[in-house]
Amino acid sequence: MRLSSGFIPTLKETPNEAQIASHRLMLRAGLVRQTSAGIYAWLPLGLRVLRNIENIVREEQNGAGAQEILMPTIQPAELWRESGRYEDYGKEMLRIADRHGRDMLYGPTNEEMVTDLFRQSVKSYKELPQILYHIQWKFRDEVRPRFGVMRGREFLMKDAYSFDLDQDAAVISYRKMMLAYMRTFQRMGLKAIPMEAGTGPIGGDLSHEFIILAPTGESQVYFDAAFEEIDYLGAGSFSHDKPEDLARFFTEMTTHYAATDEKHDIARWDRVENKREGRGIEVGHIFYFGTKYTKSMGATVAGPDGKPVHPEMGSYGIGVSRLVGAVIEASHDDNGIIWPDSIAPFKAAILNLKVGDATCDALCEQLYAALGDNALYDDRNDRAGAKFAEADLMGHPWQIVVGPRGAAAGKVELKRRATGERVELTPEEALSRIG
RNA sequence: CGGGGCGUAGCUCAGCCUGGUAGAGCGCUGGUCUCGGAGUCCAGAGGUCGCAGGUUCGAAUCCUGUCGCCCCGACCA
Repeated sequence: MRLSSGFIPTLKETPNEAQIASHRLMLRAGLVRQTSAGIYAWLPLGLRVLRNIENIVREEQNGAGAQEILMPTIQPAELWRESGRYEDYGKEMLRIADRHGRDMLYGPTNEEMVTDLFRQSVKSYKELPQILYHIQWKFRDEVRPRFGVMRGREFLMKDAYSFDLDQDAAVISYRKMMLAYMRTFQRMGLKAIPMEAGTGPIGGDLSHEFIILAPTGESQVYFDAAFEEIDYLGAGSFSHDKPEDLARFFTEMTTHYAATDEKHDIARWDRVENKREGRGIEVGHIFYFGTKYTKSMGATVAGPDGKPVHPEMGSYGIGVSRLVGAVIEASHDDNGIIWPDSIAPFKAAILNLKVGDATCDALCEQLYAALGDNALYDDRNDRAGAKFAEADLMGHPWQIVVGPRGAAAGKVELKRRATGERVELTPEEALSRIG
């Protein structure tokens, strides 16, 4: 993308509604604009990040054996009356009526709908297990939306639902999802820690929330440093397909101490050898809740003995749009965002410090042609300082600085946003480092 | 849902108390000298002061209502 023609409206000053770093930076760098309280429009730069996160989530869900579907945002109230949650969910649920006066709602979550889909079509234990997920917009009419996309009313969530024949099988699904989550967050450059959690209105008795560490997080967290050592991605890590790996993984996740301040246990904490404390943001939550919905909604499959069985369910959420904010909270400095390579909107910015200078222009065009859609080319006729400042603000992992000084000698400067480190290289060397 | 605050130019804000012809900085447009960390100077465009009603000769300013947004607390991916 050429910055001169892109729709990336940046702001020099902080809009007064933005109090926390990620919200400020998302507005300033032109990622989103608010359209009403807790509801945002995603602009090109923000949407690219959202899509990148979505894709990592999708790859890891698929890798764990989950299948992607897409359920609607608008649901009939009827399903929720069946489960009994139509009344229970309260004012957070946005209720609407269609032209015939039928009660509808904008889905805050999809247990009922997925259970309905399941019961219509799955008739035998032989078809189990199933894990279905979708990545879809949700609406929860929060009393007080805040923190930009971290706590919006409309938000993009990945929610997965598992169906198993019995509890042992359900536990395996639960562990698979937990592993997928740890891999997902690691791929985004985040340190995530699973913590035992209350189950809230969703119900059930096995539940973990995933907290990522960020200095400006909402809650204080305490955890064993052992979590920092675990690699979920490399060779010798865990496999979704081996029950013994899943068991070993689950043991790792649940034996080391980790708690938010609400559940903090001083006595247990005292026995932790390598203590770590910090602030955290919840970015995911998984639940096992057994037959809560399959019973209330009458979903059964024929078991091995031919008798009907209510499948055991779990649900697994990741706040996709929240992650955009959460990553920024975890990774920024005074100058702006510092994107992890895996989700950056562009791998690199090409800064042409002297537009109109034949050598600079030619060098930049050459780099831009090589990088294509991976690069944001700052071809505006603007001062160098403005370009540096905006590139830092937008947080591209790499900046290729092309100025008249180096260009004459066939050199460009490659800057790493995260470290500030710069080196002078030939364009070819710079391109190969960016990879 | 309780408590507090704010709506004036695209953004950040002043003016309001004490009513009298709408302001600044940034951004934007044209020009100028500049040209490696948000440059200089000159000229310019841009606002029915959130909306509605009231008081008044006269309302951004005072009064009433209403809508929107933000912050603190309780609740949440």
